[in-house]
Amino acid sequence: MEILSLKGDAPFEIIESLSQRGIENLTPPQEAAVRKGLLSGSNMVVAAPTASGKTLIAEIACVNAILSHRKKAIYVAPLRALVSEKFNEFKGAYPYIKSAMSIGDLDADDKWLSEYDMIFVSTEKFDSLMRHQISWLDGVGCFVFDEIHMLGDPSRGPTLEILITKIMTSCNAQIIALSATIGNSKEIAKWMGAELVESDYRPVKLAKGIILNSKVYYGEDAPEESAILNGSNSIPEVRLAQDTLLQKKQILIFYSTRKNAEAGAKRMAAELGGALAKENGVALAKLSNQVLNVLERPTDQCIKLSNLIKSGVAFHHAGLLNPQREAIENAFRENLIKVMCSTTTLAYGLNLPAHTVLVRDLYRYENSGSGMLGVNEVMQLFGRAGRPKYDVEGRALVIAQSKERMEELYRTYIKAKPEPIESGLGMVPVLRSHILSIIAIDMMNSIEDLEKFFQRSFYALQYGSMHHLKRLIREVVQDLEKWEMVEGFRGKYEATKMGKRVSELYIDPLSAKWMIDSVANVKDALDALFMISNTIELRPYIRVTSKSEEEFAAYMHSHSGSMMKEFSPSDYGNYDPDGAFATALMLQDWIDEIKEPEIVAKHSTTPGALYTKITNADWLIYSAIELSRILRVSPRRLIDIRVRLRYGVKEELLDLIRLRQIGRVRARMLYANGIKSIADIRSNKSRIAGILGKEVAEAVLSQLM
DNA sequence: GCAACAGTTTTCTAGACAGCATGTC
DNA sequence: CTAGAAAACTGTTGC
Repeated sequence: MEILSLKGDAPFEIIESLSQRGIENLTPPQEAAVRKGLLSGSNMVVAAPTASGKTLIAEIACVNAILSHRKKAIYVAPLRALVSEKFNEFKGAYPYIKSAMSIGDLDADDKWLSEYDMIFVSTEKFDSLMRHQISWLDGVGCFVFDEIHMLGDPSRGPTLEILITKIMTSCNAQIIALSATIGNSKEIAKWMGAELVESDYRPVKLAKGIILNSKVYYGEDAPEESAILNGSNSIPEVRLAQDTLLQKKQILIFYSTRKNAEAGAKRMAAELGGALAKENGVALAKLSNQVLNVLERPTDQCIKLSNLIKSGVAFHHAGLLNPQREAIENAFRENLIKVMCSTTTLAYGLNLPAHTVLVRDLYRYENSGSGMLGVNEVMQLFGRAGRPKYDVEGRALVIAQSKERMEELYRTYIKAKPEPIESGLGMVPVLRSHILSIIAIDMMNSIEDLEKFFQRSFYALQYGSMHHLKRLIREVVQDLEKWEMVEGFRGKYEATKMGKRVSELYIDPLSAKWMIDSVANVKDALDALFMISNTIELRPYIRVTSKSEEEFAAYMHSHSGSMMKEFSPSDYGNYDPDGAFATALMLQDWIDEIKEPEIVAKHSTTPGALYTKITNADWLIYSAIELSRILRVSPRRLIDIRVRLRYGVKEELLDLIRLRQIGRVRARMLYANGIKSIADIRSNKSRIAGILGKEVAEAVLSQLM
């Protein structure tokens, strides 16, 4: 279908923008969406593979709402990287539409969002905006929910489900839901009162197959020997990499753990790194150096990654630092890095395809349930195969150890149907936070209203019964009342001041309860760090070592009677105080100015994890400060810790750090030179330039007026 | 008696969202 | 119910 046939139905600007971008025809799913009423406001569920043009369907609906109906449009996605990618694309395509992005990191000021017509947000951020009772919700004409199969994610699905239910019960706008191929897209469409567009259209063909020894088996109905892997190596994954490199293509390999990914990368570099190094030596050396010097002093992991890059190989997982991640992602896009060994970080959102994808590990460690990856998960990984514009066909493979195993894998993954996704709403911890938020914004305020609300959830549709949910609702409301976060009067519930604030701070009510109970007992930095660590938000904790366990025992002993007096694990859910304490010890090293490589080694963690924890700790300590204000407990001590946490400095530098242009390094330099406070700077003005350099000294001194 | 080595058992395991108010080297 | 790499541990050999 040509885009010109949209003339008359769609705003002129859409057609103009599409042709400017060289898009002349609609893909089959796009055409189906238009036919089913995309432009006349119908709700729509689009279930189709990545890169089938789902985004354009959403784009058309949004621009239509904005330009034809003078309404706002909101795009919601589960990953910040994805939100920011779409935001930038949209800004480029429609520079005259006022668009804004609001994600945790880097925000357009929330208050000004009302001035924008196209708003890009993450799921949780939008949920948070709803908790702050945004005024402009009525003006929204179109909501887009990208990657809506996240509904089935046990940890983050419920938030998405509640958010959509909130939207459906309180707004009258078009809803567009974009999903990967799943087993029950019909059910989702029914839930949202939406038209269903289902398609397996892909712009680049995908060959799914299985490796057995040195051969690849594809096949329509049964595995047939179809190709021999060129190369000499006997290890299947290395052989496949050789074959891919001989075709001058790139390979992306998925492993189940970080350790496996790193070990895999090392093996690849050893087996076939020489040739790659020769080809792009200079550029690789430059990248290698860049990755090495991200920190003041490189950690073991930085050195490891840096060395591998010299061979054109990289590993990728969440333990990397952001600048490193970006650098190697770009290098892979530019075809500089040829072999990428990754955990599932690269599977979602980010557009980073490769000609060949190998899912090497088909299992995953889990405490409960099946250890094999599900069909949907493997298809998500497979979907990364084939680069539009560069490849006619992508290939996605798994490895079999035997002929029998191959047939089994063929049935499980190549021929299998995608699984249905299931609502994860039926659990107390997720309900706690959301029920409080619903009461706090006065959306619903009786048990009956809450039941009505949840009647509209996907859970209720899927399980057909509200029995279980009704019991949980009562249980949760009772808890919230006991914790003085809501107050009931004649069956009507209202949030208390504390409850309202807890909901806005976006922390779990149980975490809040723990901090409320313990904040008055905080005597020193470690108490504060332990308090904020012992929450769901700082999970997963870093590894507990025998040493941290010992220190925890000593801590408990010395603090019996104060901090821990009221602490009983059963009162605050099944938290893990050992892990929390280990995490607190790591944060303590950070605010004691221990250098990153040492912290990382001592607590057997990664640079990436350290910074994630510091960022999250900052949010929690801010929350603790806010809670203590409501409790009329002095937050002074916590405010000091917050500054130390942010800059990673000891208490003695707190005064100096208040100055702009002075961070942990310069403050320490001044201190070492005997300048210990702002007053010292005042009385030693002439010496400052000698310590900090002329320009910085000027900037610092100008602040003393 | 002890180092070097080979075989065996144990241990360990992915990712990433949120608040708020401005300016690190 | 399903894995596999690496560390820790154990036992054997050789001097």
